[in-house]
Amino acid sequence: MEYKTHTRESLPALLREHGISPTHQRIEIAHAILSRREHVSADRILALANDRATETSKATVYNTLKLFVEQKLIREVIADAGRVFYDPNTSPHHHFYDVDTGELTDIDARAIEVTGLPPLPQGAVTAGVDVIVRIRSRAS
Amino acid sequence: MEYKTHTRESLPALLREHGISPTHQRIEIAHAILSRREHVSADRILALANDRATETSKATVYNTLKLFVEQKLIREVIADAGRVFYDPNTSPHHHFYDVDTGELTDIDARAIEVTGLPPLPQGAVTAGVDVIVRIRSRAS
DNA sequence: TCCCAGGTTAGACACTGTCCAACTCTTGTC
DNA sequence: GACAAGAGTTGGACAGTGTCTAACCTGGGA
Repeated sequence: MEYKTHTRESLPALLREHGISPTHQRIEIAHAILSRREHVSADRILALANDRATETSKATVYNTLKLFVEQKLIREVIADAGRVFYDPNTSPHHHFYDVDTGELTDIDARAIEVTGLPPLPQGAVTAGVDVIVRIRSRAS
Repeated sequence: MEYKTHTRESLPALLREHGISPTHQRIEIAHAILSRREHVSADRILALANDRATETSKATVYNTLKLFVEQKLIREVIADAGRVFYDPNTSPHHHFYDVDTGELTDIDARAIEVTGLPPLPQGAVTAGVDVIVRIRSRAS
C-alpha cells in the first residue's frame, strides 16, 4: 500500500498514462487528491481546486472525478450515506470509518483476509469487495 | 440468518420489546419493512406506508427509521451513494450489491470470515464490520 | 374533564450530484 | 498563421435524499 508523491510537473505524464488529456482543471483536481494521503470528498476537492488561481466549476469537478475513477487513477469509497470519498490509493485495501468524526483510515488489504465468499449470482462479475469497519471514537 | 414473519397484530408487542411505543404510523412502517425479505429504501417505505388508509409523512418515516435503527429493530445498509437501505435482518451478515440494478442480496455471515483486522485506533470501539461485494450483472 | 408529554405534520431548507446549452480552448490540417 | 472540428468547461437550473422547525394532534393519568 504505497502512496506516490506527485508534483504538478509530474501530473500531466501520469494523466496521459491513464489515457486522460491533461487540462489545467484536471491537473488541479488530480493535485488536490494525489498530493495528500487523505480521503477527500467532492465538496472538499472543489474548494481545494479553487485555492489557487484557476477557477474550476462544480460540473467540471464531478465530470473529472468520474473520469478519474473510470480510468482507475483514483477510487471511490462509499462509507457514509450521502457523500462519496475519493481515495488516492488504488491498491487493494479496506477502511476504518469513524462514525463520530467522519474520518476514513486505510487498512492494508494484506492484513485482512475475506474467505468463504459464496458463488456469485448467475452471470455476475465481481466489481470489488469493500470491507468497512465502523468505529466510534467518542464515548456516547 | 432467519427472517421472522410478522403480522400487523404481532407488531405492537415486538415494538414494545424494543422499547418503542407502538403508534399507527410506526406499525405501518414496521410492517412495510418486516413483512418482506427485501432491503427497502426510505423512499419506498414512505410509499408502502401510504399504500393503506393511514397517511404517514416523510418526517415521521425518517424519524421512525432512525428510532428503529437505534433500538436495533432493523439495520442500515450503506451500499450506494445517496441512498440508505433498511434491512429487516439484524443477525450478522453481509451483502452483494448489484451496481447495475441496485439490488441488494444477503450473504450469510457464517459463510464469510474476515481475519487479520488490525488493532483499532486508541480509544475506539467497533460499531460494526460491513462487507459489501459489488457485482455487475450486465455485460457493459 | 383537563393537562401534558410524546408523537406527527407540512413545508421550508440544505446538501450532493446531474443535466443542459452556450461558450472556450486545443489540435490537426492546410 | 488561419481555420474548422472536436474536446473540455461553465453557470445555473434541477432532482433526490434527508433534516429541521414550529404548530398541531392525541391519548392516558389525575
